[in-house]
Amino acid sequence: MDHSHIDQVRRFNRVVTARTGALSESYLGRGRPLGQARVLFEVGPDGSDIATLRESLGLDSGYASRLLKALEAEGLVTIRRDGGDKRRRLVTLTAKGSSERAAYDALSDRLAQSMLDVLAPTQRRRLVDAMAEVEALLNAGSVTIAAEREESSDALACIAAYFRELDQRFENGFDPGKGGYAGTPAAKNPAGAFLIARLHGRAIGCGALKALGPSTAEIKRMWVAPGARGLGVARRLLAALEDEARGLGMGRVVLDTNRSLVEAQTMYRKAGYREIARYNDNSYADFWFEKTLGSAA
Amino acid sequence: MDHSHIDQVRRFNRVVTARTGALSESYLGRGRPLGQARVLFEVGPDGSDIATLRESLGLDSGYASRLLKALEAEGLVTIRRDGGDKRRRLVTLTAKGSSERAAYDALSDRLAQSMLDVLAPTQRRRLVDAMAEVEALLNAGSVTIAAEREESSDALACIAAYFRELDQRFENGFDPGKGGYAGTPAAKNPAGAFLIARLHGRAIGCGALKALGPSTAEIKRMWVAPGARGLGVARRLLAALEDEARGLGMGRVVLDTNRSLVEAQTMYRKAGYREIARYNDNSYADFWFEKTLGSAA
DNA sequence: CAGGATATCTGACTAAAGTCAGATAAATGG
DNA sequence: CCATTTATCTGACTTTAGTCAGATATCCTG
Repeated sequence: MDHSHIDQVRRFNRVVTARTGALSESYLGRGRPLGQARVLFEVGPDGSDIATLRESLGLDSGYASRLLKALEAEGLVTIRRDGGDKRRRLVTLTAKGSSERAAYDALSDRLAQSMLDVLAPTQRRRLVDAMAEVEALLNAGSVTIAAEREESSDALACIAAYFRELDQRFENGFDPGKGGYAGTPAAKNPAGAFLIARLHGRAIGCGALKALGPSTAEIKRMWVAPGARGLGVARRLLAALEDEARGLGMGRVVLDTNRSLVEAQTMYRKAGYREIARYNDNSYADFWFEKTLGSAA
Repeated sequence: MDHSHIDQVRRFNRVVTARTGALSESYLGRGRPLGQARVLFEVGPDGSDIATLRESLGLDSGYASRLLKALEAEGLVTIRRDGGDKRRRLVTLTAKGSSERAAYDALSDRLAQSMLDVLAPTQRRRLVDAMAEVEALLNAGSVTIAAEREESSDALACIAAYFRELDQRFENGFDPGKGGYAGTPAAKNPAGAFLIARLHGRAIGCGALKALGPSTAEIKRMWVAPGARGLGVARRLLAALEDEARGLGMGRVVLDTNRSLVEAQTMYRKAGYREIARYNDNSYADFWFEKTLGSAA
C-alpha cells in the first residue's frame, strides 16, 4: 500500500487524539476520576442495568461494583433490584446525578464547540462534512457480514425494507407476489444462503444466494440501508455471496436487476459481471448478469 | 450554532477515539507501561534532551526522571551530559532502543494500515482525503497570530517567500526594489505593525500594517504559506491587522493588489473592502481597495 | 428439587501514573 | 563573586485502574 496514505492516517491520528484527549482532561476538572465519570455518563438519562454498563465500558465485575458504590455514596445514582430477575441490579440517576451528567454532557458539547468556534462558516461546514466522511468510512471497517437464518427478525426487516425501496424506485411499483418474482425461500432450498451485514449489531444490509442448478446459483435480495451506502458494503456482500457459492461448489452465479437500479448495474460490472440473455421470467427484471467463479478469490 | 454540527463532531470524536484508543492498547502489548513507551518513542531517532521530552509529553520532572531511568536500566537509552550546558542531559537511543522504537513505529503503521485495509481503493482515497481535511481544519484552530519584529528571521523568511511567490505569479515577475514598491520598513515607521501567523510554532503567514497618514493605514505583505491555505488564516490575519489599525486610532485601511492574485481580491471583497481609485504609484498594483473601520469589530 | 449457570459483591492484591518537597549542581545576571 | 534561576534527581507519598479468587443469592434446566 502507498505509504503516503499510512503517513496521512498517522498524522490524522496524532492531531485528533491530541484534540480529543482534551475531553478526558476536562472531565477530570469536575474532581472525579475518569472511571467514575464514564460510568455516570454511560448510565444515561433512563438508567441502565449493571451488566449492560460492564459490557459497554468493558469493566471487570469487581471494578464496576466499586465504581458504582462510589457514585452511590456521592448520592449520584441509586441502585435497586431488577423487578424480574432479582440477581440483576438497575442503576438510575438521582436528581443530583442527572445534573452532574448534564455537566459532563455540556463539557463534551463545549469541546465540540471549540473545534468549530475558530472557523469561519465555510470552513465549519467543510470540517463537519469531512468528519462525517471519516466517521462513515471508519465505521465501514466495523461492518461484519455473516450467514443468518432468513426467517430471523432482522432478515425479515431487511427484506421488507428492500421491497419497500423497490416499490418506490421501480417505475410501476413493486409487488413481491407478482411477476414471477417470488423465489423458493432458502429454507426449502438447502443449497442457498442468506447473509446479513451488520454495523455495531445493527442490520444494515443483506443478500441471498439460491441454487438454480448443480453449478449455478442466483444472487437475490441484495440491499444496503440508505445510511450505509457508499462504504463498499454492497461490494463486500457480493464478494461474500460469491464465496458462499464457491463453497457450495458452484462455478457460476447469475442475477437479474431492474433498469432503475443504475448504481447496482455499475457495481455488478465493476465486480466482473457481464450481461447475458434473459434466464428467467421475472417481469421486473430488465438486465441479466453472470460471473464465472474462479476456484479462489 | 447549529446543534447538528456539534452532534456530528461528538459522534466523530466517539468513533475516532474508539479507533485510536486501540493504539495505546497495542503499545502495551510490548510488555512496557505506556508512559515508558511514549518516552521511548518521543526520544526519536536523533535523540533529545530531557527538557524537550518533558515539555512535549507534559511530564513532571520526577516522573520523567524515573521513566528515563527505567529505560536506561533496560538498556534502551543512554543519558549523558550536554556538552554546552552541563545541567542539561541528552537522551539517545541505543541500538536495542532503536529497534524497540522501530517496533512501536511498526505498530502505529499497522494500526493506520488496519483502518485502510478493509476499504476498497476508492473508499481508501476518500478516507485519506477526508482525514487530511479534518487534520488541516483542526490545525486551523491552533493557528496563532501575534505582532513580531519585522527583522526577526521568521518575518524575513515569510517576506522572502512572499516575494518569491509574487515573482512566480506576476506576469512579468516581481522585483521588490522596482516599481515604487519598496515601502518604509515598519521599524522606521512607529505607527505600523508586523503580524506573524504560527502553527505549532512554525511561521505560516504574515501581514504588515503601515501608516499612510494620521487616520489611514495600508495593509501590505499579506501572505499565507501554500500548505496552510483554505483554512481561513488570511481572513484572520486581515481581521487582526484591522484590529491593530483600530488600536492605533486609524479609521480607514487601504491596500493594493495585482490582477493575478484573484483569491486575494475575492477575500478582500468578502471582508468588506471596496475598490477605489489608484492611491499610490506601485507599478505592480492593478486594484486598490479601502475599508472604513467601525469602532468595534 | 438438585446442580449448574449467572449477576453481583467483597476482600486482598498489584502496577501504573502522577505529585510534592527538598537536594544538588551548574548557569546567569548584576 | 554572590544571589537567583534552571535542569535534573531522589525519596516519600497518593490515587487510579485494574485483576483475581472466592462468597452469595438467584435463576434455569432437566
